[in-house]
Amino acid sequence: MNMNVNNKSSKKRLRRTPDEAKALIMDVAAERLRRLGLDGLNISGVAEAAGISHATVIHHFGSTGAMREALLRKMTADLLSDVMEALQYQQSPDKVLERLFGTLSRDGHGKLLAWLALDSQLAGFDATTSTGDLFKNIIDSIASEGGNRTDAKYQVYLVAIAALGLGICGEVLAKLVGLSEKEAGQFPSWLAEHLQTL
Amino acid sequence: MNMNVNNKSSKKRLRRTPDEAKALIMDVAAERLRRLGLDGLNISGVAEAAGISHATVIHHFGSTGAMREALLRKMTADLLSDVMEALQYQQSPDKVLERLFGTLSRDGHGKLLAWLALDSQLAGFDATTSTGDLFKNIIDSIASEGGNRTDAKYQVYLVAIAALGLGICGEVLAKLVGLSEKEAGQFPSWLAEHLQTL
DNA sequence: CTCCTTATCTACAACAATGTTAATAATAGC
DNA sequence: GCTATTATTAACATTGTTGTAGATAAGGAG
Repeated sequence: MNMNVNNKSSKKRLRRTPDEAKALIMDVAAERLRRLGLDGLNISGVAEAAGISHATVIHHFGSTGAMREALLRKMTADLLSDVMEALQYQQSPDKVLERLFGTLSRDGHGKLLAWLALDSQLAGFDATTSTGDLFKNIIDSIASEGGNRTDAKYQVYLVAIAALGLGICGEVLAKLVGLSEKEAGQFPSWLAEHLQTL
Repeated sequence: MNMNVNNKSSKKRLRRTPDEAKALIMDVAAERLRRLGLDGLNISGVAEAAGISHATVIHHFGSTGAMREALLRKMTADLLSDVMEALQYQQSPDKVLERLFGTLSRDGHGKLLAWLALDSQLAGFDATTSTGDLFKNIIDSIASEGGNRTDAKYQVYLVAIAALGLGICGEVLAKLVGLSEKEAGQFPSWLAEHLQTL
């Protein structure tokens, strides 16, 4: 017993490739961000949860701030590619919204973006270019279907801020408003239908 | 010169009443929350910004956590009373929304609520009773005007999560979407009109 | 097998933040 | 004016976290 198991009685030191180590650390960090919020993203906690020493984390990322920024880049890239994929397959609007809202609440991307907005140290982070292009494409697409452009902007703006708010406080607010879990699940469809009839 | 001025060369020790001291600390803390985000709410920083020693802050509130919770209670109470006042005067829906959104973005209540949602230490904070009653009243009011009740819930839910998202990331997202400052200012009216025509 | 690179670890140093203690001084009540 | 209360402070102790330095070992290259 106790062979090849990652516990403290094991004396074998397990050596990963740099990519494997970074991936492990990113996974643990993302999970902690979801579960513990912003406080979970410290070197010591992440290292302990990953079963490695905090010095190893610093070895791979350089500093706490660098580790956080790496996570930030990875998660924003994931979020953007997810949304773009949904759009590319020309799914119906309610499916796209459902996917966007799901990603932002379930996978913790909403918390991530809130963290980005609330952490003054990250104020200079630049996610504007690719995101801005994405927004521009969507707005063009909506406006080309016959609406006026300002309305299209308002619609995208509404979806964006709603998705963010839902990602952060969705569950709590659903309870406060008195929505059942099933009703809350159908909210994206309701919103999509509502926006289409504009 | 240098008489009765609060600088370091002054030797006079200025003694406030407990209420004055607490109010000063709350004001400084709220300002730091707006400007610096969650990181601004530490004892040392607040004390220094208020021009007092950190031991004084602990004397009045007991601990860092207690100071934060006091600020939380004060700001949620302010927010609720503000919304209820707006509702009570039977202002038009767009005025109510404008006020709600304004309070959440300008006064930093959006950041506060995000902090509440993201800080695992505050998970047990109970703002549910009065808030729940407020939501229930609004939903009853909307539903009594002829709509079905589920739609009323969805509308309130949408406004709540949108207000939150706007409070946190409103400015940044407005830029990304390409809304001018003026257009962004008219968003509450647009949403109110949009909801009314449902 | 031997050597070299480097991922990993332990131990330590530096720092920041919190909270405690004892002293000081401002103000109210007598 | 005198005294009691307590708001305020400086100094210290403690804790947690970050980052560094040197030692160790895992795995690849020759």
